[in-house]
Amino acid sequence: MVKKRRPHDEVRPAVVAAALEAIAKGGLPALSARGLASAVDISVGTIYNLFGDLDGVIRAVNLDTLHRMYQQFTTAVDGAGEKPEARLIALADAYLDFARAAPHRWQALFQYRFAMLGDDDRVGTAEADLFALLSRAAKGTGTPDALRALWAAVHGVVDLTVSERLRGMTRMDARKYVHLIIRAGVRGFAALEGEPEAKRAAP
Amino acid sequence: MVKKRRPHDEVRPAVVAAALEAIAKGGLPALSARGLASAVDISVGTIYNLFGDLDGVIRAVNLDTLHRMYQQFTTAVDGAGEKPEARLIALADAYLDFARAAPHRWQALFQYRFAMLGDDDRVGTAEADLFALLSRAAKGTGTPDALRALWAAVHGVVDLTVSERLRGMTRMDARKYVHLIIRAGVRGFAALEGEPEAKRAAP
DNA sequence: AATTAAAATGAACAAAGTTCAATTTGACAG
DNA sequence: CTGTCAAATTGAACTTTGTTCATTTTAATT
Repeated sequence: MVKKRRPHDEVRPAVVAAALEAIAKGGLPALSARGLASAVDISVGTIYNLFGDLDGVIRAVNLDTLHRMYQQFTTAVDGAGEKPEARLIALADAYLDFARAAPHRWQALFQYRFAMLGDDDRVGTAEADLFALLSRAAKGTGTPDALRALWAAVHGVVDLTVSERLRGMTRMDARKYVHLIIRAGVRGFAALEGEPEAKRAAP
Repeated sequence: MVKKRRPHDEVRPAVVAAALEAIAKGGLPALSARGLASAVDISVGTIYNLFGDLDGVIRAVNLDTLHRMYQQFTTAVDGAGEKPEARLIALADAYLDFARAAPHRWQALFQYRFAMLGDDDRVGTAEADLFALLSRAAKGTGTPDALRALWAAVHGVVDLTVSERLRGMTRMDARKYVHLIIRAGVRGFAALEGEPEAKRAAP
């Protein structure tokens, strides 16, 4: 049997969609060139013509993931009023919701970082866009440093939640923790304005 | 050429050590049954007799990692005086230092979680021990929930640091952020005692 | 109808996880 | 010292996967 010729711009999204489905089902280990090929009904070779290698497919998937996150985050912030704390909480909730709804897809963003260092910079740009969205949502609350720290903190809760790495702790209500961190962060950062460096312990 | 018979208790640590070296050099992808076998000068089959499969090797490595973390954290806390905030900062610094000193080894703890669900519970026990250490260090500062949230926050900074996922942000001084989070957390959690639930934004 | 560049193909190679029948070892009995 | 045998070791073989690339097929143009 022989395949019709299809323009690349038509096949690429299909491959990415199939890759998304595979990842959603079994994470990155479930992604295989042959599996993709048969899912989209093309040959292995075509995968490589389109993406270079499997990392190229992962890059495309991650780019799509970042775009979708940007969309969802935007609507979340837009519906959160004007109070910075409420906007930050809406954003953090959206982050948590996204990760929980598609844990494998979310984790794919962080695994195999080396695979992300592509020749083009679209992934880096997408990440920068997300942080710009965060800055906009915060509306000048706290320094950029404080904002980064706060977001990293939220990310930590999401990460530990998604990876279910919480044995030994009681069941964790991630949303409660995220809110706690943001509320405490907003208050704590304010309380720290101008305070000198606190004493540090020796490593 | 034929190998002498060596008791399992002598070979196992050697395999784990070789696995650690491989992971330190190239992360989990650098771990291979054949590579281990030739490094320790045994056959592939023996690897499987000893560990069941490669995941068994990873489990053993991670268990060792958790034990070493426990040691380093203990000495860090012991030398940090009695003030809870100083102890928490010492602990967080130790966490950050460990992850930065052995990023691949640290990341191996969090990748392939499914591989951790072994029949025995030693990994879970080791994780619980670490959290118990954290609770002891905090000396009753804040609720257990606040403590978990605080630690997850620290973890987030460490994770983003090690995975170098900070393009679009200016260079990040992880230690500064960790200190910021702990100081803000300690103050912010205190300021939140008894406050009612804040309003939440719609997703 | 002939030409031809782009696209698709899938056989083939290399590397890696895993299995297991056959072999080797070393302690012990006679 | 020699024969026995369970435990340990081995490595060939099988499977799966990433990757390459010479060959074939397609469809637009002449």
